[in-house]
Amino acid sequence: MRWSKTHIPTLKEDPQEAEIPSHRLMLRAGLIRRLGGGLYTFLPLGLKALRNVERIVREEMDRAGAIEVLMPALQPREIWEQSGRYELLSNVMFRIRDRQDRDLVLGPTHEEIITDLVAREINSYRQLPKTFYQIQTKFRDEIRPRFGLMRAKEFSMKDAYSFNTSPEDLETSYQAMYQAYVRIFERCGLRTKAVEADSGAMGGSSSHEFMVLADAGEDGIVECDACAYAANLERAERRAVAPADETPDRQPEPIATPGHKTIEDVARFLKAKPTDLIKTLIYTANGQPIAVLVPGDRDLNEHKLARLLPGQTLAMADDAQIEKATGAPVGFAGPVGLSLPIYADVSLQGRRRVITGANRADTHLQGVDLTRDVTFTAFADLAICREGDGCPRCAGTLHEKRGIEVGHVFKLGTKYSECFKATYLDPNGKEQVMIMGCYGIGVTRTLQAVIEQSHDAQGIIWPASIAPYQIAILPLNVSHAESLKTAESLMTTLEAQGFSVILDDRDERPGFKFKDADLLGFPLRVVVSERSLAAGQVEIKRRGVDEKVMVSCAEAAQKIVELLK
RNA sequence: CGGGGCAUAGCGCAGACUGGUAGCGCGUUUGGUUCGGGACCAAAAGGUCGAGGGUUCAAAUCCCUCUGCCCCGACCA
Repeated sequence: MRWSKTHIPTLKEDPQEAEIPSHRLMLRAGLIRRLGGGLYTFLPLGLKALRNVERIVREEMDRAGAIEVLMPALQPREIWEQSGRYELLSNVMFRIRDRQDRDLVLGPTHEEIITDLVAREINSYRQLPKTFYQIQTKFRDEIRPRFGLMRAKEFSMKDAYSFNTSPEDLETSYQAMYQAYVRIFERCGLRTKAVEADSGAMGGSSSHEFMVLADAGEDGIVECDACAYAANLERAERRAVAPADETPDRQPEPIATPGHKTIEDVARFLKAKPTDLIKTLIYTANGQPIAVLVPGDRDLNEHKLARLLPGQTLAMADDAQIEKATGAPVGFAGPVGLSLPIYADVSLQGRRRVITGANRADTHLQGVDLTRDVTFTAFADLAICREGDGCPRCAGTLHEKRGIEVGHVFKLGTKYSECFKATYLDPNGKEQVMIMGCYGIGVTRTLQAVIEQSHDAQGIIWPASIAPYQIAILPLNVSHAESLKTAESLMTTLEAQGFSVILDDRDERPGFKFKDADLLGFPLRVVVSERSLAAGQVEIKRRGVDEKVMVSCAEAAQKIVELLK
């Protein structure tokens, strides 16, 4: 491809709309352009790179035995009501009405559609297991789209769904997908980390997220420095710590704390450490108030609370509910004398000298012995993990990192197959419900994650597997006939061997071409100049590596092929 | 949805406080000189100053309303 024949609108200056490196570079390199919030056009080179990611995903899905389908992005409302997710995902779904006044949604995902399809099409154990996948545009009315393709309202996703006959069978499919994901991200040149994840609104049990480690990542994760344990913060557990408090020598004693409501405030006022305080949070579970206790220096992990109280709808109590439940305004709740179910973080078990709210305005209680003064409903790991916590699996220490979630594999179970009656007859002629797994990869997000993880001050550094062009040939002086001829013949040779090549045929100064080539990040750069040609040679340089090599024109193609391996 | 910020040429920005001819850099076009790390000179094109309303002899500038975008938070396969 000739540079002048395609469209590569590079920008010299940083666009104002972009915040993180990958987003800036995608705009500067002329890969994408913004249409509206969370909506992007792929320009020619951006699309080429995207197609390369898709190709890798397809190849590995096929290799893993998954079969490709394509389902509608536009879906009838009814199918979502059947699973109950029309309500559940109402805040994410784009809704549309057609001329018949029929309600439709733009699909945020496709569990309902595939399960409905499979329920109609498959009815024998002989047809199972099967894993279907597609690469489709998904639509989600994100509360806050950001960082370009990282979180967009319209984005490309590969989603796969396995239909299995037993937990063991599911495990096999799950592992096949897991391994395919490892290969996919490796081929994309990404360093990823698989972490244990919360299955969230999807339902289901086991789940892993594939995280690209990056400071700009939206998800917090922890990993152990001694063993393989790694988890999303939503999920991450920690080793319980032994209590260190001495036996108290007094009864709980009210102390005036006028106007001091926050932990920091109270701690400063009483000259105590935040760890000496107990944070008492009032939630409602199915509308009924409950108290949740965590150490003063920690935050509650609502996901953990939700897992402790399965099936219950949880919400933070509002001011009125708190006053009603504790008899005190917000900021002075405490467990002593509180007649609510009380759940507490494990690290509070055995604490015998702490400060809590007194359930009275402007008052706290000192010298509280939790073992003596409070009756607990249950202790559980309820706090959000953080840097330095103990690993739940070994004696190691957890460290906090940021990650971009590029893939997610789930064991779904029978949630959807039951709704849609996806059943089959087993060898005994007995009807069974299929067990499902689902497996997603954010394709557009993966593309941007590659750039986030592989760039320098000059621009993108593409892995050869997804670079829009693997080789850039730069004739420095296009009016020098021999330069152009050499460049063109090299392009022809390389293209014939299946490589993607771009030839910078623009009448620009050398520095200008170098800057663009670096910004675009082509893995291999071949410079053809009058100077090198005088010695019968061309110059080859790898992006991201300083070294340049001179090779004879005759050997150039062969050398390039070697370097791209 | 709460908080903050921004909106002036294709892109990045100044001008606004103190109302009076709309500017700079990059990019684009033309001509010339240049030619191994985003060249130089000269000329030129390009703007209903986000939209609507108000104040005023006069509004990019002051006032009101709306819209869009960005950031933080809440939220979130």
